Amino acid sequence: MPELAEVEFYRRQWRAGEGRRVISVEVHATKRVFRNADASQILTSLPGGVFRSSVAHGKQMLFRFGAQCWLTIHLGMSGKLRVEPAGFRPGKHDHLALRQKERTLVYSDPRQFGRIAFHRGAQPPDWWINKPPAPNEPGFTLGAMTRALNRHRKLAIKAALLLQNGFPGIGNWMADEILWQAGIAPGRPAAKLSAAEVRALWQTTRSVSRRALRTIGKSFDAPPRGWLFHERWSRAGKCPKHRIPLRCATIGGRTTAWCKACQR
DNA sequence: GTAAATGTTCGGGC
DNA sequence: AGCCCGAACATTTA
Repeated sequence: MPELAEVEFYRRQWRAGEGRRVISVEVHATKRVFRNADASQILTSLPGGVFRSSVAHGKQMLFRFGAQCWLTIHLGMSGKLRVEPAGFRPGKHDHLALRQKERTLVYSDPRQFGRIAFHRGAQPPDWWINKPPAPNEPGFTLGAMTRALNRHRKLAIKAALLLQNGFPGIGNWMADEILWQAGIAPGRPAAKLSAAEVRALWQTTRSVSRRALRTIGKSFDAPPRGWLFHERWSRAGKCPKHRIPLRCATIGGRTTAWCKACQR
């Protein structure tokens, strides 16, 4: 489920526990979400430390504990963060539970495409420090967008927008929304866009990202009326502008919806 | 019962 | 070598 704004929303759920000590930790250590982590290291390192701070970047989240401990969490397709009362009993899909005196911070993920990693050090892991700019950040310039597209010249523009190295946080619904609002057909090779189209795509990528963060990211409110978002999930979806049925095909390995009249 | 799901990674083919 | 596509991962829901 989670893209840029949903990830930010879930990060905020755990903020209820910031500044408070972690008393104990429970994990489903053999589950796939720990494939990049040593679960026993989490079990021995986090208890006793204060949950200090958190930040999201694209689809990744970083959490700081104690003096030198960090968790990075990716929510995959079905991951969520939520808060439960103290004494909560983790369910089948609640793979990580951080117990505090007042509450339990829970990570759940039925499909287990998400992942958790542990890092010890004064600084976050190198890959976090060196991450490329996300579309909601100042570093996401027209030049950065152009370079990202030029690295994948033959790839359908829809597939290019899904690459996290170039567009951290963009996922399937955001890519469809951006292409629809920018008036660009999803199957066009990335290198075939004109300079004016790349500029329009850049501006739309930024505005959709910022608007989604202000609605979904803050409170999980629906994005603005008139967005493709409200139509693209159902097989009978219609273009919000033309009220004609949306086209539907697999592009970049993902279900893609677009309007033949809007997008060229 | 079958298909599809807001994501990433890997292996094979060109 | 590099790029691109499809399969795989695990589970629920329509």
